[in-house]
Amino acid sequence: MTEAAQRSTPTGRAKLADVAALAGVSVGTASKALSGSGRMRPETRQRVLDAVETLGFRPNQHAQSLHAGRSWTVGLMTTDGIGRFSTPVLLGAEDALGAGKISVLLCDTRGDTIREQHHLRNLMDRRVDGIIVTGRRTDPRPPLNGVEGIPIVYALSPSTDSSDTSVASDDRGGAHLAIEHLLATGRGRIAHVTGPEHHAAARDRARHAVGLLERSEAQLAGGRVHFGEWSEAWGRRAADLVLRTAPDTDAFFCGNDQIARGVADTLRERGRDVPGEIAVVGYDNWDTMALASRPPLTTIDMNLAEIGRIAALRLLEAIDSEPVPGVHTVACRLVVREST
Amino acid sequence: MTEAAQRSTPTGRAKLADVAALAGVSVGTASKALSGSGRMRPETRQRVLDAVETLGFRPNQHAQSLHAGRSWTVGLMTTDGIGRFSTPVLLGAEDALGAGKISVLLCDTRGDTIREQHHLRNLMDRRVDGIIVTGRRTDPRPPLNGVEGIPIVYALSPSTDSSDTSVASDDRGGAHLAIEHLLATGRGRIAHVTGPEHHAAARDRARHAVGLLERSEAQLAGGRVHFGEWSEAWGRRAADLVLRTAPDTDAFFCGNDQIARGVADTLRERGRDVPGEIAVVGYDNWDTMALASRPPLTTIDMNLAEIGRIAALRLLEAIDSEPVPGVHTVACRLVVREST
DNA sequence: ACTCGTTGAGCAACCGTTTTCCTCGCCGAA
DNA sequence: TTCGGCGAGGAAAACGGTTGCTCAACGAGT
Repeated sequence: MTEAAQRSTPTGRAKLADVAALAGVSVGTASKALSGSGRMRPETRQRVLDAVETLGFRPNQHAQSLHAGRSWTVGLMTTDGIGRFSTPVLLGAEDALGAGKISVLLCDTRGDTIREQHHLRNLMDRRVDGIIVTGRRTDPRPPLNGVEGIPIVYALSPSTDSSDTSVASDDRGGAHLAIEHLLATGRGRIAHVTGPEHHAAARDRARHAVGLLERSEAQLAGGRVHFGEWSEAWGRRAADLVLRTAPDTDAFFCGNDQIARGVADTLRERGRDVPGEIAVVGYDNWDTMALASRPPLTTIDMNLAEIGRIAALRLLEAIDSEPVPGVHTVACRLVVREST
Repeated sequence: MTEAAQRSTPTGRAKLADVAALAGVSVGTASKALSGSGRMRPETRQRVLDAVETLGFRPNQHAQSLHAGRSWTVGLMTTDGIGRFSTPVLLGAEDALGAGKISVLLCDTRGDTIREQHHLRNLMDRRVDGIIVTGRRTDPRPPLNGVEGIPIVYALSPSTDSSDTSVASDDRGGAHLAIEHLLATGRGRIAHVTGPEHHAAARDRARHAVGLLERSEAQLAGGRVHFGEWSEAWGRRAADLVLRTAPDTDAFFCGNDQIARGVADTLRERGRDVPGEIAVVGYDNWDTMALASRPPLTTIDMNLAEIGRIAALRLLEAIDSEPVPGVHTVACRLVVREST
């Protein structure tokens, strides 16, 4: 028995024919026994299952894929490197997909269109079931072109085409959380230091934060938003600037944790007490920044892994039923630490 | 012609039979024309190529894989998350493999053995050509078990089994670069502040650094290695400690950039001039730390992407010829900035 | 003129599963 | 006893390429 099966499988792996032979049935019957379809005597099914067990049979995915015309694989395209932002998204997606026995094919385009096209061809050749596209920036990006019949979900960077499916972070909600938190803790003169104005993330959060302040008792310290870079150095410079132009500022809402840390460092060096005198709120909840800062930063967490998970779920929907077009936003979370 | 081809491909994708029909040859001949094997009249081959062009034919990978018994895919298992260390390795590997039309299947085990086994089964079912295993720590890890007939290369965390193929960072070389650089710039009393002693990376670098100092004119400031955590907070505490116990210290060699930054911060706060009075060298060349530090840190770069690339190349060797067992080390690189 | 070697191209088997018919035997009912 | 129906299981055709083998035709050599 065993040696017969052994003999017939020179590759070392048992095939369905070996299982069928051992169970004394035909290949077709063995297949039905495994898939649960087709009617058969329970003991026959059991014989097949026993044979599967004995031989350690595992179906050949290539054969299944060839037959089904799909691969139980999705492509994950990251448009510029795999950075701090795309990694959690990617893991969230991998997690959600892995549960459904779907695997993830990794493609990094490094922001290069040639590379992107190359990977796209590759993914289509492999008949992937779907594609998730993710970027580092939250700015909308042009849709992938040349893809037909394969569902696509954009994560983090939504597609400019609103008939595509996108999952993005709720930037306005994030700004809302931060400002409301500062107001609720009694701050009234709030400065906003953030990244470059040509980044959608900086613009949207700023606009919403300013809007909220206008509708409240509080005011925007310095009278304007301080756009700059996403760096600690800018945070340090901006903090000095604000302290000079609006000395009575009692809170900083920063566009990311690096800026916030720069701000906190400067306040510390100038002898201003955080949070006693001035509160600081960051954005991103990037551990290495937020926790290492003195004091540790209250910050906004974008729930990036959740974005990845949702993107994966949307993709699964699109794969086996209908895509839900539009931009789905994922709420942020306020993480309170000692800086407020 | 065209509408005939169209008609015969309800899926929208042309198959080889369509190409053959359009070129007026048999399927077998068309296949040979594409693969370059088989002898035929040049004009026949050209007719086939023209048909391919016209129809936009792309071969079905599943069919090819089924026939060949391989998938032109490798599994990339990361053992704990995809962090700061595994990401560059992963990208390096993806880059090297992508060139050879091999794709990367991403598997994240989150350090969980159940998950690891699950992914392993999956990879074997998909008949991957090989597997790259990478971790966050440089400590050796137990080999993957239950894998047969599939080449494996361990990257960053070598396998404990020396008959496996591993690619790791040259920790000793890294320590060497740092110490030699400090000695060359005239430092004579060097403190070493690093991570937990139970981490191989901390131990190995420390041992080698101490060895070098013993063979030189210089001495280890404080008389011992300061093991602790990989954090800024520890760097700050350790710097204070060293300044107290060995006030004449003129250099710090730190186990990573976070520690180095903590050290630099404390020195700054204590009014000690870096690098005038005291030099600081970090490890990892982690941009966000090394560049944001005041002053920017001289540090050791492990060339992680190169490790990924080499691992991929070793894997390719193992796939289509013979594996080269043992641990291959990748040299580090000294990045000089303003802290020395 | 006849045979042999060469070359271009087709035929068909195969890779491993799934799925759609079919067949066959057995049962109960007339 | 015979017929209809039904349930279990088998045969074979896909899925889309690859490749070894066969075969016809043609030119060259005797």
